[in-house]
Amino acid sequence: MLSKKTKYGLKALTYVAKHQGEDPVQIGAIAKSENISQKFLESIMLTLRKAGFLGSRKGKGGGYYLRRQPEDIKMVEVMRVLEGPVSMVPCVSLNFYEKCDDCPDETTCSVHVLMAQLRDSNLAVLNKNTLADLIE
Amino acid sequence: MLSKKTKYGLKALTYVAKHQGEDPVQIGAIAKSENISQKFLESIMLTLRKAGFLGSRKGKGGGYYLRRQPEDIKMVEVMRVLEGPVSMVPCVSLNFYEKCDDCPDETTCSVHVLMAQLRDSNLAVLNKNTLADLIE
DNA sequence: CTAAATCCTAGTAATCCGATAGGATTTAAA
DNA sequence: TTTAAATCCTATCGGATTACTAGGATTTAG
Repeated sequence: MLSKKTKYGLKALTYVAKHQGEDPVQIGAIAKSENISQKFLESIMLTLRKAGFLGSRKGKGGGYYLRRQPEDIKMVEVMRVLEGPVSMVPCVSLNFYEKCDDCPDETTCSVHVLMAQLRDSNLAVLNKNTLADLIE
Repeated sequence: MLSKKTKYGLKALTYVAKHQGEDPVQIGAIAKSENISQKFLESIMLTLRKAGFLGSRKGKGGGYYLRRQPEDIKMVEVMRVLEGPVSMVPCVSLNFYEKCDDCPDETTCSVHVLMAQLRDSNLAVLNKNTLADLIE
């Protein structure tokens, strides 16, 4: 399952991207438009800012804006920040590799091969899509 | 993340498939060989039997056996039984469709399109692979 | 100075996951 | 006919995670 956090984060990024060039957008406006709990969204925006996707201005008239062009923000990056590793098991993860405790030998593990295929097919989709693709 | 239930279930199916033609295999043997808690595995085997993948014989000398040929057991079926829907959001699910409560219009939802692509790429992999592919 | 906005930490209710408990039932074989 | 070995079944439970809330600290335009 996709977490609400990721879902809301993607919607928020889309919203901000659609208002590129204008004044920064406020959390309140996004929350209202996308039916998201404002407080929850606050913490998500913070995550996206710390990851470098968004910039912010504090105080009156402040808000969030994109720090990179939508075409340059790959979905694989966003998903890794919000949802975590692309792989369903750590033993096939490229960025978060970890050995399975119950598996004596990865090379003969039947699950391993299937999960590697799923990882690759997901990576293909997430590498191809950028924030620009979500806006349309 | 792949649940332990699914991981163990896949390993157990593989184990049973490898012993096709012989006497039925016992939960205890699988649990020992694959480092799985026997009691937990019990409930998983029950699920796999009720789903029609496995048959069982009770009593002394009993155990589990495959009810279908490994080539005929698609991974997409097994995953649906053990892990649930292939889609990450119910609004793009083919078999478990559900409307999102926060989303007024699916056709304009930015997340929707991306999730549909992920679903399709995962379906391709899971339709192509069968239990026979896991045995090798 | 004040209102409006982000920033930050902590906490919390609800849900899910992995595992366990404790038998009931069935069957082969001694 | 008894016994041991196996599946069947339901209930429960601790821990982790998730989705969300509380409450203020900080910053800034006007």
